[in-house]
Amino acid sequence: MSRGPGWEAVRDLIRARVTAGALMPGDRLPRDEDLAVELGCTRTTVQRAMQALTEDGLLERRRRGGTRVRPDPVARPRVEIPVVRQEVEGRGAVYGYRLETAERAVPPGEVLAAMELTAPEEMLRVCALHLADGRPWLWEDRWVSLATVPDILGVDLGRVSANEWLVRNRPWSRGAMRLSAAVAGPEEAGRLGCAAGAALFVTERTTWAGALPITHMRALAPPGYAVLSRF
Amino acid sequence: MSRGPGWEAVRDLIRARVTAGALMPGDRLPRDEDLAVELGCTRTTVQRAMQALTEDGLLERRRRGGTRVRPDPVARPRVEIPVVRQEVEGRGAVYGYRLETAERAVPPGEVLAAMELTAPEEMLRVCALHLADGRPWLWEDRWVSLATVPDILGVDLGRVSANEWLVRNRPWSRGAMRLSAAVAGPEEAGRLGCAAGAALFVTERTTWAGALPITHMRALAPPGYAVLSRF
DNA sequence: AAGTGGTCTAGACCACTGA
DNA sequence: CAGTGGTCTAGACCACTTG
Repeated sequence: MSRGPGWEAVRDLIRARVTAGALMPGDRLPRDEDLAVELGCTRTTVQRAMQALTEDGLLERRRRGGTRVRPDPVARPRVEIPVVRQEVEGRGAVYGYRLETAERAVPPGEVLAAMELTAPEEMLRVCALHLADGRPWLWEDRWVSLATVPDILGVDLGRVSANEWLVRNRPWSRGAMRLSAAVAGPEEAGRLGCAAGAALFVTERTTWAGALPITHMRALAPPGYAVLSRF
Repeated sequence: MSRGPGWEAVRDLIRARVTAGALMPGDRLPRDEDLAVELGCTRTTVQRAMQALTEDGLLERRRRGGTRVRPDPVARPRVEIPVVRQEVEGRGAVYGYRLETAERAVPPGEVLAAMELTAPEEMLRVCALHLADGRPWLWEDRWVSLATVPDILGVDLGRVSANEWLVRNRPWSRGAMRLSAAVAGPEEAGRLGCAAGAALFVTERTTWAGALPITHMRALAPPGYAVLSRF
């Protein structure tokens, strides 16, 4: 058999037709089978391309109803959330880490809610500062579920950050994230080495292993911090 | 033929093995073919599951080298960036829109750079405010390439937001995004109806159609705004 | 050089859903 | 209820990379 275009080529070609205006939002595309014949590949290949474009938010597909360009193409960029150490080292800086506190406590209601818990339970609270070239990069206030991750108590969190240990030792299956902005109070300003009143970038993240909450974290970053994404 | 598990089932099963600790970061997985036999499906199905898990940042795959759990599983959540109108209406609020200015001008160097342009060229600059239930929701400062999208000049931007018109009439093929925080100056505070000194959430986004820049936007959101993602 | 993943083809059957 | 997408099987060949 001769070999037709690959599914990525088909994906790019369809996307190009939309981008160039040959297909407009709301328009219906040919059936997969017709496209396959036109392009000289099998329906499987067209299907794989369509699957990717649907996931990207460009197309809508319905059985019997066919494939359409979404009337409102959305953007669904993936943002990459690496381990903090790698984020810092990836920018060519030297990573540093300072543990501030690590103690047992019962988290406040909003943290329990974020972890989808209804009953209060004791957890490990870890506050720490991540540094890039010796300068404050990210301050984190983290709650770790002792019910899900009792082993964390045996870890020397002065040497390994909770972030790194958890990532390597308790993989999650799902998570939730919230990005926002906040004003630095005097306390945060001191921790992050910026002026009080500065605008901080706030990342909140919760991870679960199935239904079990692993950890909830609130991280503050000083001015200059940004999340980037290409799509 | 009997029908084995689907690729999503295989994906969830592998993820569960990692989550449960049966497979730890750094561990090597069986060959696709062995897994296929074990699970009672074909290698194609296993391959599709592995492709998804690799894209999610959980696995690393190398020809000849096999499949491993990433030593540093990262998170790659997709953030959904809808048209502003839908973002507002999706929260059950009434959408409003007010055009502030729309005029031709040459963008400053940082905007040209963000659009990957080397030579200055005249563009359309549109400043507008999006409202939710009559309250300021998002203020945007947008540059639209007249070389790529000359038709924008014939649009009544007092009635349709540039955001919405572009999305429906000039689909992009790639984009870049930057999320950060900034302090509200007196001018921004007035526009957004918040206090000067408040922390604003800043979204910058550029889109292209192939190599042609379509638009670059900088949007400011008042306190309370957040970007959410589940993964 | 051999082992592993990457992808395609060809065909089948299933699952929705809209005419 | 017929047409469209959704997915699987079975098999082949290619591409990379590491032992």
